[in-house]
Amino acid sequence: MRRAGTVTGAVPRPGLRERKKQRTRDALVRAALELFATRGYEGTTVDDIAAAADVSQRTFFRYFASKEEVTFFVPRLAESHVVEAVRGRPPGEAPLETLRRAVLDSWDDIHATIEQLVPLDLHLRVYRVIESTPALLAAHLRRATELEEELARIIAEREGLDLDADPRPRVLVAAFGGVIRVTERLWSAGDDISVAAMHDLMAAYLDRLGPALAENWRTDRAPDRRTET
Amino acid sequence: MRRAGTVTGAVPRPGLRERKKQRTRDALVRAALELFATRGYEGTTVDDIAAAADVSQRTFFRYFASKEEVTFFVPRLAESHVVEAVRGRPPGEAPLETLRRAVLDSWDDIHATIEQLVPLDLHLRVYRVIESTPALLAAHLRRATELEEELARIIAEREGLDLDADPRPRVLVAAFGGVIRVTERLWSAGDDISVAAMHDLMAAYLDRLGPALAENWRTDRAPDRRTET
DNA sequence: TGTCAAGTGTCAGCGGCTGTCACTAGCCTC
DNA sequence: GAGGCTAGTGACAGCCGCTGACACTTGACA
Repeated sequence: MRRAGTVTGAVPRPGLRERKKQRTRDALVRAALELFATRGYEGTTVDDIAAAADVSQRTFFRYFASKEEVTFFVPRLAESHVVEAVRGRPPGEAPLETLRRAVLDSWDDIHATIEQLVPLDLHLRVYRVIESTPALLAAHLRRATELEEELARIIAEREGLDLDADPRPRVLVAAFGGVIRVTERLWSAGDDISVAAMHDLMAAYLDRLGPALAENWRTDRAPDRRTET
Repeated sequence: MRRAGTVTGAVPRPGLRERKKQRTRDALVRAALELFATRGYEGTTVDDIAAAADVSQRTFFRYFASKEEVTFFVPRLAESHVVEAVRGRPPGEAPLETLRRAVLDSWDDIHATIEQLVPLDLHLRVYRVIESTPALLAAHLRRATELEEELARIIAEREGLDLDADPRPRVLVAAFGGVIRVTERLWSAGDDISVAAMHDLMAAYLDRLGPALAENWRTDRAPDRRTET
């Protein structure tokens, strides 16, 4: 129990001001997500959100640059777990395996992070709103490619490669990201919203990545060499 | 059921009304793209575009649902060529090869389609604006995933598969799409904006798709079996 | 306790976008 | 070729996301 203005400690308890700010931000996030989930994104005005959080519209825009930004506050927190997980993988591991394990192993942490702010159920409902609202889906995809760029940098560094000279990091991450997005969409559209379901779906789809590139699907074997020019 | 003035041909010449409409739309597209390329997207108001095309703002919105839509008028035309090319590939071809050849072979048609409306140079400048404007980049990515969904449907149909039962069509297209996007970005950022340069870049990156998923990059061989769970 | 600045509310305004309504001008019929 | 129909348009009013300016309140700290 530290007092405001404390000097000691690695993570000193923030002052009243800081705590109040955090409470306001959380209130705005929760109010926004709740409204989005019930009335939809376009059916919710910023004034509505501000009113629900009991602040002025101007204050909303001091916390979030846009209505869009508040929507992705929780996902942004979740993403950082994946980035950290990739960074924490043992060196020498095959790149695709690094990404695969990082994502699959992060799910518990991500789950905990989400629940700290909003119920998982609300998160899912908002995710469905994102998928079905063109403006939000677009923003979601843009954020995803930014994350991919960061992951490509990390992979390139791990492998000691120049990102602009060797295509493989970006190519790998692009393919990987594509599969992740497909599974996210299927998961959110499905019935089983458990973390385990998401985990299994991703694992299954990632395992199909190799075979899907294979020469001929009908043989149902994966004959290795793909399009040799 | 021929209209006045039309006598022959499977594609009757449209009436004055229709031609006037097309002229107005083309004028709006050209005015918009020219302004975007010079002043930037956000630096251009819809009033500016309407004024440049000599119509009212209200009329602009009768032709395009949004400022964003006019930006993607040309790309949308180009995309249809790719879809047609995929449809036209010989049956029995390996799916990845189908996509690869369809995209690579479409470039001349795409080039012609673009030039019919605006100079290729202007198109490229607008593309750079798209890449560097968050709102437009987001819209671009959303449109790309919609296209991917359509391609996945076509691939599944070619292979006689149920899109929702077999992950491979979506997985393949997602991986493929990711690589295409990476190459587009590199091309637009580079110096050589020729069609040939784009073609070669895509071919090279697509050929790296297999190796990038391979076990270990350092051996520089592609040992086939990837992440077996 | 007084000073300072962070945080906030209020107000005014711009730009994207929409609904409405009256008017003009191609098109079609007689 | 005159007149009616309606697609296309301009003018206007208004909503909503977002921003700048300014004054007021309140936590932080000497």
